Amino acid sequence: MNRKELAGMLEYAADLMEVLGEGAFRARAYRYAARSLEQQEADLAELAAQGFQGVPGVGPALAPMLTEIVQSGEFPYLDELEGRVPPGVLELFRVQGLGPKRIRALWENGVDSLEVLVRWAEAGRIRTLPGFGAKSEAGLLEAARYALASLRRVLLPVGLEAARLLLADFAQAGLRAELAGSVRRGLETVGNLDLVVQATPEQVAFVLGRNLEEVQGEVLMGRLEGLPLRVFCASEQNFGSVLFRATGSQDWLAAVGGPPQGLPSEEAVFQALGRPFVPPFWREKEHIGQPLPHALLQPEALRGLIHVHSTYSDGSATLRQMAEAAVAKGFAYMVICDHSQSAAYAGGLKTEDVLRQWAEIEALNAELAPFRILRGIESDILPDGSLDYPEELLARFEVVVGSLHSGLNLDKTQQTQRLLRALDNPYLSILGHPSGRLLLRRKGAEADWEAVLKRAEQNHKAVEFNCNPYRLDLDWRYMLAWRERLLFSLGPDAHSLEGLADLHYGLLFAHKAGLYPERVVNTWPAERLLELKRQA
DNA sequence: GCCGTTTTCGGCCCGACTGTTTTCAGTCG
Repeated sequence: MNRKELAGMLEYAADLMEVLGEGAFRARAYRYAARSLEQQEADLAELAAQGFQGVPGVGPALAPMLTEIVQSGEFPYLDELEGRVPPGVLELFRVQGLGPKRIRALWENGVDSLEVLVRWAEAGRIRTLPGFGAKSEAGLLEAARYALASLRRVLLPVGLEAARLLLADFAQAGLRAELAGSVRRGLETVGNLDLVVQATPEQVAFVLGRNLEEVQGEVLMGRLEGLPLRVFCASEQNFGSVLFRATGSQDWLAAVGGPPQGLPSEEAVFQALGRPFVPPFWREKEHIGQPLPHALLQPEALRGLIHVHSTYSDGSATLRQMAEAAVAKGFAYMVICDHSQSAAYAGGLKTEDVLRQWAEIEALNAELAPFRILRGIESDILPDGSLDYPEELLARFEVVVGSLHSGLNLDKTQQTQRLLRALDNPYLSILGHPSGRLLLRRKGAEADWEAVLKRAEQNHKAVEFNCNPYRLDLDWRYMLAWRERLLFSLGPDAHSLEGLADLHYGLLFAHKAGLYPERVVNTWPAERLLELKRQA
């Protein structure tokens, strides 16, 4: 168990308490403790050894309980809570617009799963419940359908972690195993885990143990972490052919023609097909007929760390810690982009905070030269498309990332106008996480993206690829389609030192979108980045 | 359940939005 898992259990307990309608403030305390645990620097064993002393939010009741959980793995209180709420009711937490109170109200009236919610909404029964009307019903129906569709998928990192553990099991058994399917191709969300193992079905079955559910010839099916699992057995002689097929995608395979059977490596497969090797990330239907770029973006080409947060707003690391981490990772500069004043929930910076941060930046720059911190901001794009500070202040930022954080459900026309107006603002440098989507949670803004991206091109504004695995926004499919025309900024949007690692997904999806390194502004020197805001 | 130079019970991030109300509760970021 690690800090994150323990925090997850506390969050889960809080969800259950709230939906049971008891201990609302206790639930809040659990959530606070969970957040606080995630922000600790020390690892869990260390914290437990010290009885969680000095961890904010963990007091006389939680400390012994957490210690017990770490030592025994048992959490009886959670088990008790869990026993009182049907699993279907918990699914309702995935529906945008439903919180504990309304979930409880639905449950009391007989809605105890996503499927029931969809059925009732379709039949017009939700609007008859107290506190619900026709508008809520329509909104809930759409959100519930979305949640239902995403229920059986997980984020890429979750799939990768499950796969990593499984690969380790096979390695320990002395068997050669490789990742296949959408996890290997690096899709943003995955619906199943596919592996190719050089072994007999009997050997694989032994390793899978209780995770195995069914054997169909050379393919073993099972379930891991709620995900369907498929393991394809291969011999040394045909490993390449099996891996090639199991990697997919279906559409891409169909386009390149039937794979030659009985070949030991993927290289041999491509050779037999008379084609150059195509890396797994370039095997989606969107890649058919698309050339790979002449050179792929390499990590050492990234000079600038753009879009990170600090304790000035809602980050957990100080400006100094972030800067020192950037230096250690070899960056030449860092663009600090804390939240702007409208984002009160995230501790957005008021004018005096901005000035205070600039003073610290100046001092740090003197100390860390030639490394440089650029005065950036993640400014909310307000509903009318304007940015979140008066012009005099906006003009003095070196880099302005403009992002949508609220009003994501404006209608398409209004949303498009809002984004176009933001892109026309001379002080804007980068359009941050354009759609505002949260994968598997909410869809994000609707807009005429062709029009928006075209305006970004005309005004020479960069468009962010937000590397947070929940966002991965702008969608790589748009980046692929616009890669010859737009400038892109890879933004880790890190709220902690750990969050800097998300930049890894930036590289992954830069490859998947076939971005040209010179069009990724992180490869530019700092001076050139300043031009983004001068050009409109 | 935690927290506190309001020492011990009473309050708990905060402002905006939305849809349901008829003065506000629930949700979100």
